[in-house]
Amino acid sequence: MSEGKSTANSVAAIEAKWRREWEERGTYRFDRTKPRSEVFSIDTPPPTVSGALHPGHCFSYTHTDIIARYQRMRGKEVFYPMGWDDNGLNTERRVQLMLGVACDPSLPYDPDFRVPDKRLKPTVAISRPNFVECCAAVTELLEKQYFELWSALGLSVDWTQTYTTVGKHAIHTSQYAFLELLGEGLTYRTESPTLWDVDFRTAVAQAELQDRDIPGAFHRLRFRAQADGSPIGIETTRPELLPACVALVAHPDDGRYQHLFGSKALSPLFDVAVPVVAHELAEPGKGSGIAMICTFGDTTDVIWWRELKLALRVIVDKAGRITHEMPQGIVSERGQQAYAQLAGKKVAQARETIVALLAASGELEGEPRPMTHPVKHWENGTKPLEIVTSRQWFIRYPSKGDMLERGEQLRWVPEHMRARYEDWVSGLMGDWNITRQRFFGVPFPVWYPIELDGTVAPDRPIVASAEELPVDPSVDVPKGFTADQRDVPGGFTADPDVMDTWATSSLTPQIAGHWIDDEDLWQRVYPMDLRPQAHEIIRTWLFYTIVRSHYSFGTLPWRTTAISGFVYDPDRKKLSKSADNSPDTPTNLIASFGADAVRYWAAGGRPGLDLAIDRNQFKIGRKLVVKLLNVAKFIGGFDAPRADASTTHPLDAALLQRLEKTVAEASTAFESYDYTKALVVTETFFWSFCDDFVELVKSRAYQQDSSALATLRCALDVVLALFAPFLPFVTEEVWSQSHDDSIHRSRWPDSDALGARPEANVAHLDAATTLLHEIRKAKSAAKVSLRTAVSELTVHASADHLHLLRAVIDDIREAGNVAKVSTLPSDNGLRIDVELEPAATG
RNA sequence: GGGCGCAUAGCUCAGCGGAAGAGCGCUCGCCUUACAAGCGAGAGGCCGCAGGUUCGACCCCUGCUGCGCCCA
Repeated sequence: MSEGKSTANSVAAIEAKWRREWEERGTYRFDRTKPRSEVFSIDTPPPTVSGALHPGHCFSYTHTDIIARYQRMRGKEVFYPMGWDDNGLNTERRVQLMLGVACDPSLPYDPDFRVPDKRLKPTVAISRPNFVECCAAVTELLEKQYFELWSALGLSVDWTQTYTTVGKHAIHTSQYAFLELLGEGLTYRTESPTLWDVDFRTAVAQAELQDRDIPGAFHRLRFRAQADGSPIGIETTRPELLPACVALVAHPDDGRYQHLFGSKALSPLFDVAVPVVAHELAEPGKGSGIAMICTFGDTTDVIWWRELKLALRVIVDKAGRITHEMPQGIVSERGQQAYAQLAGKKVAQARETIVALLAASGELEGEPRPMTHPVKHWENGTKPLEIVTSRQWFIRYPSKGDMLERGEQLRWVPEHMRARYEDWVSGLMGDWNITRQRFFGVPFPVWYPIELDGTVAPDRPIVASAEELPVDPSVDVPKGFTADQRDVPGGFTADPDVMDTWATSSLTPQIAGHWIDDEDLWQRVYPMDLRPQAHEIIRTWLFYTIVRSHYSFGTLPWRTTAISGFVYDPDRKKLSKSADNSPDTPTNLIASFGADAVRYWAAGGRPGLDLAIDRNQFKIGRKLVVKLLNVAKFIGGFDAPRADASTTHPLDAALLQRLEKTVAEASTAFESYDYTKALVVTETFFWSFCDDFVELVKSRAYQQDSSALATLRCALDVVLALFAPFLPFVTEEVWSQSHDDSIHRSRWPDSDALGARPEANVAHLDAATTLLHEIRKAKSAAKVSLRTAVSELTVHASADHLHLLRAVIDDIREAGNVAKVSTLPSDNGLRIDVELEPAATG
């Protein structure tokens, strides 16, 4: 019979059994009668339920679970909810792709529409509420997959606390928090230049930006001084924005342009007179040192426009096309003709056109010089961002000083991650734009009155009251109006936008802790103890959550944050959902090696450190699981020690003393979130326990020696407890063979459990182990079986050492199959001679 | 360009001002009454490079190189 195979099968059976049992017994159910002081609350990242699951998902969530399990065994009542982040664009895109539906908000709700069970072809346009139904159906499906994985992985989540970021409760909480900020003047709606994705036609926040190097070219354009017509060469990568030019700018100290400051220049092609201005942000070394300011080419243009109070000439619309409406100031005939050729074109085409026109008119100097340069993109988008002016809701940031102080107050694990936060806060510009021109998200609880002439009055919002929440302004009617007044003169219209995902995700403590509807729970869990998360979202999730808590409660949302690293594939590339470069799916890994083994691998990643996917580590984890089962089988094979049995033998006492030290080290490591070290010290103890101690006491165990049996039993229980946060399935299985309760609700071991023995001396264990190793070495060198008898073992050692040995020599004699032991006092250190019996046959 | 991190055995990683460690892999053995998917033993290192501090540096300091992440 292949024992290993059956062991592997039994591992799968064990895991299935305990998943069921834990669920039925409610092992991880939060006991909400416990006071705050006895609670350990965790603000878990709600995973984005889109894209394929990969091993990286197992990695960081296992870290959190290890901490949760440790705290639970320390006697804390652990508040460990899970959320699903299903809100926002990722879901919308997935739904469009999976179901072949597109949202057209101008369509009315169709009550007969059914969510398609396969992709529609061609794509069907549906109303916003119907589209939201589709999103909800798809996310529900995905959430089941995520739940299945987390459950298989053994996360000790209380699944009765699960929330979603687009569920009714999350919407209610988001809208309530929004109204609170609105009442305090901390959120406001204004028209301002906004980073804009022309493909998705939505605003984008600073935190979602990515610089990407893309090819471009410097074009040298010839402006003319209005006074004397002398040429002024400027370089630009965006010649198509020439009609949007509102000024030329140079550095105030740049000697070349002093005479021009305060005068005007005429633009090529369009003959528009623009002022020449000075500003520190102009770079004298770049190009000719003088640049054109357009509304708007980049964020620097926005700064210049604002600080220098320049004119506004917008020529790019929200679809990324040159507007048909010609900006003010173009009066010359050739200028108007040139503009007519650009109107309606996309930005890239307009660039080609204008370069040709400039070349023809002789106002392009030389050839464009190709180069690559960093250009801002939306992290989800493909085209460079444009800047358009539109009406958006913003949340005012607290002062940088306040935010930095919060960063100081938070405990960071590892410590150096604080720098990421400080860098981000220091570089913040403007306020937080929380508006997205999307559909599947939290709507603003706001309407606007429509004047009798049909224009919307954006400055007089009609705000829902807290009692009305949650509201969908596209369905619900504001107080004092009737449904038939929607979108008609004298009536009202809904705020068309939804909140940025982070405007909701930044409230996960409030959502999970039921801030708005369960004061009793809230008081027991908030502020939370731990925020575990990845470092890539320090600038978003962590930062925004701090801002929201700062405003609502004047406190940090949690005491500690533990930052997990990334998972790399074997080629050292970061695993990601989009790259799809995982060598195996988490489900396959769990099926191949067992959940405990996958967790073992994950536990090897310290906070903040990246970890490579390594099949070896899964194998080692599985080996550890099998070893635990086997040694438990051995120890469990003896009669349970009598109630009065205790550790009396010096070797046994030494073993427990070593174990006590291991417990202390593991506990200390856990307290500083170094679960990896806790695992390593436990593992080191366990393997030496199996390889040396068990072999040494085997003979006494077979003779029912009560000290040996009691010690084996005790050590096994303690080791199980130390391993329990890492290997919840196998430890529970073994524990259950001799206990009625769950190991995961048992107490973390301490010195008392081990029974302090002042007379215990680990030197007994060390001395015995050393001798055992010497005997094995001799047999290995002789290439004989370990069962081969030793005819004579001679030990030269100090009198003290020989005294130690005397207490344990019988165990050594048995374990090594030694016929005769001779001891000789010596002052020259330890020397051991092993004389083997000659082989019986040749 | 700025910030942060990493560099130790073939691989994955610990460690630490006082004689270089583990696991895997490799080599050689062993059916040993828990375990052959196991057990035992062994080989294998200019601790990235160059300076400095120190009685003593893998460890502390400075600079450099390479890699990664974050931000411009």
